[in-house]
Amino acid sequence: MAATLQTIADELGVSRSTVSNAYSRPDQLSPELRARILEAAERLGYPGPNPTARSLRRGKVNAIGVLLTDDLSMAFTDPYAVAYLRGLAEAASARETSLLLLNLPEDEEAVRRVVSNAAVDAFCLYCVPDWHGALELIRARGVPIVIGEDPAAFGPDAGYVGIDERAAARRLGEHIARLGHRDIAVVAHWIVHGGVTGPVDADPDALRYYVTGERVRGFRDAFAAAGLPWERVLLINAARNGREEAAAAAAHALDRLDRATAILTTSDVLALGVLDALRVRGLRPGRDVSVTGFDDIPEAEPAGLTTIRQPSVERGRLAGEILLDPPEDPRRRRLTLPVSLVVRATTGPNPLKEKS
Amino acid sequence: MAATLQTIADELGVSRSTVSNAYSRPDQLSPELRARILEAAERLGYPGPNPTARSLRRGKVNAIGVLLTDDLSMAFTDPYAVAYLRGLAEAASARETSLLLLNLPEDEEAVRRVVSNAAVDAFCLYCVPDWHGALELIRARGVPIVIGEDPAAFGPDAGYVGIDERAAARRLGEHIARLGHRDIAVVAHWIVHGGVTGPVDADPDALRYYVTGERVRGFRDAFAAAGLPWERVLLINAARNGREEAAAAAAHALDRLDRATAILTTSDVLALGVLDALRVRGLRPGRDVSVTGFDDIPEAEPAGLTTIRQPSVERGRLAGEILLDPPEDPRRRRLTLPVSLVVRATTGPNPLKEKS
DNA sequence: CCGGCGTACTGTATCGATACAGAAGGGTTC
DNA sequence: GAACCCTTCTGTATCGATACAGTACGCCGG
Repeated sequence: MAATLQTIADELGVSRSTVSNAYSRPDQLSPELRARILEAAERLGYPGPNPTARSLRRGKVNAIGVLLTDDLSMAFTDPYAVAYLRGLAEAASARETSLLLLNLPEDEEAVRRVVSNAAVDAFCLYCVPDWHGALELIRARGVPIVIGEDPAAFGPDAGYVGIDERAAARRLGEHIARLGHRDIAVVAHWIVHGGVTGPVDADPDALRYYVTGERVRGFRDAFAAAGLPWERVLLINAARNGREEAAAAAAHALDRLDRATAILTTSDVLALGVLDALRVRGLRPGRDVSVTGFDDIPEAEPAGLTTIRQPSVERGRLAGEILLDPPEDPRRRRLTLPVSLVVRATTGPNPLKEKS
Repeated sequence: MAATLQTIADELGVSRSTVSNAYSRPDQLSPELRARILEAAERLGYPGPNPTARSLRRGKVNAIGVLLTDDLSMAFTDPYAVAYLRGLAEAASARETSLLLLNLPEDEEAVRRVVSNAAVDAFCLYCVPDWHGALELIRARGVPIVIGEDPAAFGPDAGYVGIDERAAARRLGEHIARLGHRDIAVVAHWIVHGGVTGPVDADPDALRYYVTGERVRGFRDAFAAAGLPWERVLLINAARNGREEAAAAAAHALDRLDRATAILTTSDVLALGVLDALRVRGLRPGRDVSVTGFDDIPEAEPAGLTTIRQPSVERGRLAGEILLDPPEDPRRRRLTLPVSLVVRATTGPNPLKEKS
């Protein structure tokens, strides 16, 4: 049988509490006794207090749950998500807390088991579709939570670290409108859940995925202000937030007579895919076709991508801090961070301007 | 106070065991009673059995610990590592097991606390420097472990899923030697721990980081067989496994009169960085300078990179399976997977061949 | 009418630790 | 020398569940 605290206590004829103190509160016993205890532990192969038992008693497990969907694709493939995760991990690590990655299965019942079995002190949600059933389960558990998306989704108890998605997207739209573009396509991820890559006819006010919805609505706001009817905009769904999907989506805007002169996307990854599609066709970004991204991932700069810079690492870091050191002031648990428009080479004036 | 099993039991006047069974063994009680119990739980806001208590009693936490160093850079930045992690997550997820990411601090004592406090059933090690103090702690805990690197590091108790690093690297070296190259540089990560980016004078037999060591020795094997003295090879350390570092490292081989005609690297990420360095200087990969990678990450193909293809996702998946469903046969807990040489456009004959 | 069996539930021991109140003993203070 | 304190250790209750043996009871065949 494996050694426990009691094993060591019996070996030395001291009490179990004392052995526990040797590990957890060294100031509660004499250095000599502590040394003897640690020596005996070493000798008997006792690996230190059982983490699970300790967690049960202390009521704390030093872990934050992070929900991931599908094959982790969103979470690790998109540099934005990686940056967010890094920030979260930094904040957690500084408090000796780990991240428990919960890969959500398809099966509803399995999701229930996974979420309610997860030994965590708190949950952090990012890149999770807001219609996912796991959210209700988390609410039922009553543990602290910070979300990165729809601030209304969880009610006021949840922390929130986000940006004004809609206003940010609007700035991109305004930039494009100001450059005189009128034939515009929008490539977005998860316009329709489980959909395929291709043009869709969707009402921006009815999109289910919050982030995409807000960004698309932001584009529309800008176009409306510029007198551009939304009906002229070609909306294309990308089945995954991936470069290949975006390139495939862009084809629908590029391979037609009334080719779009501007393609807006809802993420830099998608924008890079659109740039791939341009390259294949010998089209020059910023000259023949303007392209915008969103996030300002590291790859955006070398690609000359016009985009919105958002503090990705910071979002993760703040989420972690709010969970682990909740500020007294509730207002400081709901943060909207600033963003900035970064204009680079992939956007330029509408080449067809003289015609219109 | 929060509701527990007992709360529900008291409410309905049944025993605690029965309530427990309602959640964990539905076949042990009548459907009617179970329905009443779940209804009462709902009503009293009981979120289901406490995961920590359950884990303690069951002796199982449904989590695999994954050690990460530094700022997660290795783990998420390198597509190889992401692929590995994805495989691991797949295997874990299929068994309703989660991954606990342990971000190891610098401080020795903090590492001890983090590792021994981690509630996990097993550990999976990848991309962890084999000199790290955490390894000894894990061994002390006595939980199952699978390693992805030095098969000898943990003794025969540890599972192992790896490749023959040395033989694989040798194939790259042979390929380069066969193309007639004689002015060769090797860009490798962690040749020296905590070192800076730049040429180093290191004995291949004395490298501490297993993976780098084996790959460099594999290169040497090939060159030795081709009659190329190892002293002619310029060995350059990259402080991190990153594109920028590799570009900086490559500068040491490119910005000199006796420019290298071939640069071998220990990972595709490094190789892509070397290609960046070529591009800046107007050098043509495969013509002016040959470049090889290692791993065959998705980006390798579009870049035309000659490399070794290894089954990254598979490595992670098998590691997870060995941990969660250990095969009876010990031989099936130590796997060496096959690799293949993928020749693409970044390697070609030595352009200086006529001179020699 | 009785033994045997299956179903539905109960009761107690246990998982491995920590919290906290308290006791023993030595040293100070007045 | 009594009162008090501090250090060092002990003992018990507790964290919230699950395992397993046991009980009660209805039903069946003989």
